[in-house]
Amino acid sequence: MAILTGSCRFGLWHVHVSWEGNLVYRVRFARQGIEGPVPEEIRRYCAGRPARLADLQSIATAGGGVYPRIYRAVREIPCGETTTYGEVARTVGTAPRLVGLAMSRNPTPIVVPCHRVVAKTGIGGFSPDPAIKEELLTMERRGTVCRSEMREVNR
DNA sequence: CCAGGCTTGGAGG
DNA sequence: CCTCCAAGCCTGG
Repeated sequence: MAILTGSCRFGLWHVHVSWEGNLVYRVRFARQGIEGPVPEEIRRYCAGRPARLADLQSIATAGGGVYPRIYRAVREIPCGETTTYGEVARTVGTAPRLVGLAMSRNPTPIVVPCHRVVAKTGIGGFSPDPAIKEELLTMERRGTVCRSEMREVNR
């Protein structure tokens, strides 16, 4: 079984994904698209449709090092909400700048939702373009993608 | 060893 | 309010 590579659209950007089954190796934003498949949940997410990103795994969360622990903490942030670098640092027991560094090196954005980590006094950084971060947050706040966070609407 | 990064809180103007 | 600055902490070179 080989690692698959493909891209899908998110606004003006193309989201490139390397993956196999439910394990995601790499996600990056680029100007150009490429041929190939993208995991169902990421396609749905990028299209603004209900998606369960929790069904996917990232290579970044494996292990007991500080980075994996930071990435796991970031995955806990609910869709549509945000936290600060400082808060993540406190829960993991490290320093805010290290959280920033970990976010800048996040190999799998979206799966590890680093866009939900903002600075205390602003949006914080995001590469290749902070505008993507804003768009992701705006989309999530619209509520259409956050299926896993929806409350039951019974009776 | 040493600098750096998607920060932060405090000092000073 | 705004600018400046050092603490703090892993990782990669």
